[in-house]
Amino acid sequence: MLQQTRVAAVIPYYERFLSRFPNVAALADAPEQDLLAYWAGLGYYHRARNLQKAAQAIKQSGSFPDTYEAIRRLPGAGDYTSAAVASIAFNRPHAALDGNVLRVLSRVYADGTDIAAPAGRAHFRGIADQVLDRTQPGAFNQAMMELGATICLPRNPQCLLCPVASLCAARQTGRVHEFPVKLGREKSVVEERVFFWVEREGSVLLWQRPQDARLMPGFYELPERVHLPGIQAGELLGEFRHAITFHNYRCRVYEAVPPEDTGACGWVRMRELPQLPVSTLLRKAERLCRRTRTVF
DNA sequence: AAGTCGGGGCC
DNA sequence: GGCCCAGACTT
Repeated sequence: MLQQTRVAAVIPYYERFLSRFPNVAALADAPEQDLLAYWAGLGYYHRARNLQKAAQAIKQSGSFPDTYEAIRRLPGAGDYTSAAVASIAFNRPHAALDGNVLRVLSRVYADGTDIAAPAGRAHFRGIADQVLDRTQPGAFNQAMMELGATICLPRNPQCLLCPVASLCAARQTGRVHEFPVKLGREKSVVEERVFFWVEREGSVLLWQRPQDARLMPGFYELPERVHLPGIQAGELLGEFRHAITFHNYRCRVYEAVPPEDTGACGWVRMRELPQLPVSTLLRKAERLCRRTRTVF
């Protein structure tokens, strides 16, 4: 859950997820619909599927892997996660390199290597492995990440509070703002999208992404014109913005009467939406429609 | 090496 | 409106 997601955002999801899937076997045997419903809103849904695959592999093998290499073979466990679990849970000497640590290292050493490039990350991994406290790697890794998350902030680093300011090369030379160097950002793309809110007797017309879809498989979505050919737009219910990765969507939602041909869409009872995997975009539209419509 | 995947919070 | 987050995987 913590992959590319802030701790504060994860905590409520983590609590609910663990109360529903309290152990490896429970997660391994969970219905896909449940898994996605409990992850819905967190984003990066391949993480949920990989986590379940990992649980199934662990259940199959009979024990939790306790080395970096064995953890690294689990689906969804890359360099960072494998090092974090191996060091924190099993005291294995592997440096965990996340966005926080990259920032701390680049500042402490005033190192202008591009942290966005794979080669740059390999460069910093070499440094991290050298400075790692091999007697308490878990504590060291967490200290590095915590320093980056609380003191060595991206935009307003709290250098006056920093316990290692005296050995920070960037601080000593007054160049903290120059680090880290991060190149090659994509520009965001603005796109207009029109959705239709078709409601009848407590149900709403939705389509479901195929289970084998690459993007958000199994999720319910609000239909656009392509899903309901010949649909007549009624009143504009409202609009909102929805940004996903580098797409910036301007979304408008129109009310519409049920068409004769509902195409690939189906009626979904609105009361059941909370238990279904539903995209955040649909949740935003739902809130919009609850506000602007007179529901009875 | 580059492209892609969500969503939210902060400035 | 842009940036970044306790990254990983595919192409």
